[in-house]
Amino acid sequence: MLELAILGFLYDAPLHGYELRKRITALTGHVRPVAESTLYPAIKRLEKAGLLTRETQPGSVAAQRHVLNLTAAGREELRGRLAEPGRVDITDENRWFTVLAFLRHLDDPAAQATVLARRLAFLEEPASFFYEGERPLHAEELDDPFRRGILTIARATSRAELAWLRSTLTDLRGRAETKPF
Amino acid sequence: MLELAILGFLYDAPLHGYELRKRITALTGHVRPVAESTLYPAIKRLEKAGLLTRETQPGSVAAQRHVLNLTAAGREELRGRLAEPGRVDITDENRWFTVLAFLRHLDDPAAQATVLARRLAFLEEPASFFYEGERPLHAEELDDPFRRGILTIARATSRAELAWLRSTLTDLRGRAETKPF
DNA sequence: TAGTAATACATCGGCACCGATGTATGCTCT
DNA sequence: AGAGCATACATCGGTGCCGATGTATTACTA
Repeated sequence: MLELAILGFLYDAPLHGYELRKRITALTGHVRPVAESTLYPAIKRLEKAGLLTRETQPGSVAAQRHVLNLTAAGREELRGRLAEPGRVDITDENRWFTVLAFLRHLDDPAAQATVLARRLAFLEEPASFFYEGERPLHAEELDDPFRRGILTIARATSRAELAWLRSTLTDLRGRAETKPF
Repeated sequence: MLELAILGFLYDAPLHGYELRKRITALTGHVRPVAESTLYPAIKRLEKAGLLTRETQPGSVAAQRHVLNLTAAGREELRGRLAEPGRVDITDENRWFTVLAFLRHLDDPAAQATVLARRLAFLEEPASFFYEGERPLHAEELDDPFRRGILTIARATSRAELAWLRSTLTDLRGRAETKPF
């Protein structure tokens, strides 16, 4: 999740840790803040795995900074993670949004469509948060106003996303036909 | 998160671990599956903290089962966690939904309203996933179709939830007036 | 009668993440 | 001249969670 965001931001341009942190905070921080003590170890992990390099620069503004650069392997890794996200990356909204935020880096429309199609398939499964036996319940069947709220909100999200997915998929497939390779 | 769900389900009735797992899977499993190796240690933690007791029963259906029972401290703990959720429980949709799923156990309408009001305040903050300097961008200003999708979906969710929150809040406040204590 | 599935619980190693805390530098305001 | 703040990186202990694996029992089914 965090690693995906790091790779995604560095794919565009080399950044130092602090700037990276600000961008990640802007992207997902209002929902789940990123602790510094999570970011720096994550950077080190990626460096150790050969996905990025760190270049020490004398502190132009403040203390010395390490400019982070994706390696070829790092770029490959990002494309791989975007093209074949794990199951939870598709189902968990937080993770899914992070995938979406960087999906443009996967510049093949067909590959992008494949990823969107997986999300579409997931949303089309009949699922709820509450069941009677096997049967998913819908909002009107619940007495509890708070649980009814969950279903009301989830349904609104689902509808909006399904509409967006379908229209974006036809767009992408149109583009894939025009420019097949 | 998981602990809240455990406390929440046991608040209604004593259950054994396996049944608990099925209920948690029904509630949040389609988004984030719960591993068994996460559930059982969590139960142990809560037992160690004196929030629940385990009673071994001979296996009526299969292997022996431990029936889990909330203690008075456990009930108190749940009410506390519901009445004063952490910041992330309010902002992260996954956690927030779990709070909502059990908020009825907090049977004072005024206390319930306080929690909903916190979520309302969070959603009313002007926030986005993408910024130009300080200014939050909205969907129409983005070229990237995927990022535009994020904002489109988030806006639909936000609208539905704001409407639900406002109407539920007036309901709750009406009930709080009628029955002040 | 053997195989498989469902029920039911447990442990182990590993890792991501967090809060607290520490160390510097350089800029701005008073 | 000194305080305070933003910049910038780092370590440490703790914990929640996961995947893999193991152990039993009961029920079904081929």
